[in-house]
Amino acid sequence: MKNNSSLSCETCPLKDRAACKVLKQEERAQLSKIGHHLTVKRGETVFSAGDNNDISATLTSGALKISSFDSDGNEHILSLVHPAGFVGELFAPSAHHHIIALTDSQLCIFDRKRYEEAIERFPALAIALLQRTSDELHQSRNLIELIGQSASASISGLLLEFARAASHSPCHIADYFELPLSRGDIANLLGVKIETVSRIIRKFDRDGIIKLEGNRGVKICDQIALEGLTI
Amino acid sequence: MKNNSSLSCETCPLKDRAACKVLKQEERAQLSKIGHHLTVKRGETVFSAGDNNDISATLTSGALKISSFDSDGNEHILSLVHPAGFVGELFAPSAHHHIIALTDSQLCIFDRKRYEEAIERFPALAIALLQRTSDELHQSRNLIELIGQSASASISGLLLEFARAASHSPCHIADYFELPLSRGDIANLLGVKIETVSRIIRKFDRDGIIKLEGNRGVKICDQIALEGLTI
DNA sequence: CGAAAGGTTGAGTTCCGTCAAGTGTGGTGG
DNA sequence: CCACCACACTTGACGGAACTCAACCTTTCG
Repeated sequence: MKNNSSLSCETCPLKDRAACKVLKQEERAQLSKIGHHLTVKRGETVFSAGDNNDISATLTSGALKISSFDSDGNEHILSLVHPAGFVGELFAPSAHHHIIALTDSQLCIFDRKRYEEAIERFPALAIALLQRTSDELHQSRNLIELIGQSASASISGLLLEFARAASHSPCHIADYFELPLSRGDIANLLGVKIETVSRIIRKFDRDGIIKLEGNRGVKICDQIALEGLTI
Repeated sequence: MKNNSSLSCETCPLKDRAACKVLKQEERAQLSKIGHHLTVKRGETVFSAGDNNDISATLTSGALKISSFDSDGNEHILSLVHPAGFVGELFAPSAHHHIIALTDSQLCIFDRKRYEEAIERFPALAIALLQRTSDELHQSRNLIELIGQSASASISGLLLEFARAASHSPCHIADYFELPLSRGDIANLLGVKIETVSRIIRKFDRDGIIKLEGNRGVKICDQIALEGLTI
């Protein structure tokens, strides 16, 4: 975990996608003063449940997971975070979840209290975050729908979602993509066991619905069949 | 479903709890002009997925559920809404979920577009909704944790949540409460079958962990045991 | 009162978790 | 460059949890 002291928003590749895009140059300059860059390696925890909850952040590159651990130490993945995504539990006294890097990642870190002040100072930022949070709420509810199904239905649904995300076009899904998650992470996301994930994905492969290429590569062979499994 | 034409915010019992509490009297008067009351009966749908999504609302009394229906017609309950709660998918082109009354309810209905305009006009409202939405996101993630467990664990967790909600004190749970949901709704919320809910609740009763009183009444007899089941 | 809706219970089956033993695969260091 | 290790993934056998189907009971309401 490495800290670089200052933000350079002008050259930030996300300046048109992250919540801060709505700020004027002068406002963004003010915001950048209270933040700094952070680099984390795959597997590292960015911040933890039980922490003082004094941090919020925007992901600039890589990928994160938001997790909780039950009393038995089992991980539950609650959400995935992609570049331009915002993490941090605003207006809450303490953090409830763990933020863990899925791949080497870069973030803009802000002091949470000061970020909340910025929200009050810049109404456009409040609206941008409201949109982003509404969207995450929607995603979270999609995940609930996914989980509340049989194991093969939720896995097929997840594969389709990954294929959709990997596609550049909004109307077609990618016919090939790399799984962004390990079998174990998929299991923790869907609330099933790792063996079940393995078995079902292999079965899809054997049935010719998908074609596994290496550990992470997936080729969609029969999209209709995959969609038909969503029950 | 009955429409009363105008809002009367001055006498509203929620004027200090709903999102609109942050507005000044004059601002609230403006907002009230674009809204009206709606009365719905238990079981009625307030609005549906696929609708134009031109409505948002604040619940003033009663209770709602936010549901989706999968391709087989099975209902999945995504969230419960209590008085002062806000419903409506802001910034989205179409509604994805169904809003259904769990009990006879009253709402303040707003044209969604005009509510979004109000958000832009009144920064405090944006922040209030951001807080509320963050909170809902948090609740939604709690539900994900609950679902990702064995049936008896999620049911015991839900019972404890109901007991907590029914209590007036923040540090103790109520030792008696009425279930706010039918067995079927509990099943749809937790992603299990109605028979499973019935069997498990009955088993808790037989084991002396709870005592069922009528169809909806629940007395918590052994809170420790109930908490211990959360695995 | 009778119908409809909500709830309970049992028997049989299927799915998925558990446990255990494997097979890659990528990285490190000799 | 290869040997080795750690880690991720796969596979099988087995058992138990939850689903399905079906019947029955209870409460509510017209």
